[in-house]
Amino acid sequence: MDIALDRALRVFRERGYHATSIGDLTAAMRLATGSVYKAFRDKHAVFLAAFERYVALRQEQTRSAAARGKNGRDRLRHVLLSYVEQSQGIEGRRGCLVVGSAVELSAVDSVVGARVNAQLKTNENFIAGLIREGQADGSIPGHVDADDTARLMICITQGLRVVGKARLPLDGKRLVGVAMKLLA
Amino acid sequence: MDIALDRALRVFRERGYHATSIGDLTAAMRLATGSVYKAFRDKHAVFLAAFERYVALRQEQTRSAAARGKNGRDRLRHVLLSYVEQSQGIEGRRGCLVVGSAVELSAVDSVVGARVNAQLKTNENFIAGLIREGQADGSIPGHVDADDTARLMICITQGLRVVGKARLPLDGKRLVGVAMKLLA
DNA sequence: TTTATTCGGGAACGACCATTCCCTATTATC
DNA sequence: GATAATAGGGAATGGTCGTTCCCGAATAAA
Repeated sequence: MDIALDRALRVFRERGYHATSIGDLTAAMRLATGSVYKAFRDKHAVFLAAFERYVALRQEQTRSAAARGKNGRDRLRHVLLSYVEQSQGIEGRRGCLVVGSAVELSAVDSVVGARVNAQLKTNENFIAGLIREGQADGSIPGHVDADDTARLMICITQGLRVVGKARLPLDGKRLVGVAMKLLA
Repeated sequence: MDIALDRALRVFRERGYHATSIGDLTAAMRLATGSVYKAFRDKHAVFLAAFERYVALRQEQTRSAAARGKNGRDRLRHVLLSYVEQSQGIEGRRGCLVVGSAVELSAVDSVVGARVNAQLKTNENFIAGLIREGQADGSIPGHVDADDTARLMICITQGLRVVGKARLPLDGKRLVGVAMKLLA
């Protein structure tokens, strides 16, 4: 069941919501039409389930990237690095479902819109938390505004996924090196 | 003709490519089905024409924003401010066709993909040019890497459009204030 | 063994999609 | 004034979409 959802997730990430047909879904999930409709109310429900799963997986990746850092500043650096890596190559081309949903559905589908908003807020709070952590442990100067900086960093991460989807090469070290100036 | 294209542009920006039907297009353009197919080979051609128009209009806006600055650094600040404003409110919710195309089509449609890439590159070069201009006139320190900084700023601008589509409030002054640290 | 029950598969259906075709005004040409 | 050419409008078409319905096999209950 979770593995079927992973396969659906991949198709939604690659093609977006409207461009993936039930036929694409059944082919990817290796399930017949009837079986999909036994497990989910409709296409929208499959998408929502895939979205939840994606968010959970990504959250885990981000937390574990943060855990690799030795203080607030370093944790934030690892998080940004992880974002750049996720935005590159095959994974980058596959795209981010949050970004995709924001762009394709947010304005039209209020349910998806709410989930997207919630996820952006969660990420923003997580980053702001890391900044405050860095300020507490002395690795980030106290005059940095945690909220404003976190919001800008969210823009950076979302933008990375857009640029990565367009196949522009992204050099993690250099890009993150520049971005860390925001903590000066 | 250009006004019909503007109306098509609006629909494509709001709904994306796949979610706008020929019916939506004819309704928005106030043209019958046959007339649309007289003027354009197919839906894809309408989209491409709308894309070209959008890019041209946006380019003009960005250049005029830059012209409001008194030196390289100030011109860049005005460009960023203009991006934040475009990403807010009704215009923000309407979305950016370049971002939308990158996310929805870039991976699947090589023609659109090429145009998106070209546009991102153009924007990046423009920003890099402003940075070098600022370094020449003394408003930006010479040790700033123009290319890396420009690429990161492209991520910021693209990310702003994503976040704006999700209706998160964006404070131009504050956000740009933080972003200008990248020029330190 | 017989009978219920579940579950995956896939044909069938109505709606809507992009596209084509044709008709009718309107304009330009002679 | 007659005729050719053009442009807009909209009905018709073939295909595909999302969804429903029903069938057959496998399992559980009796």
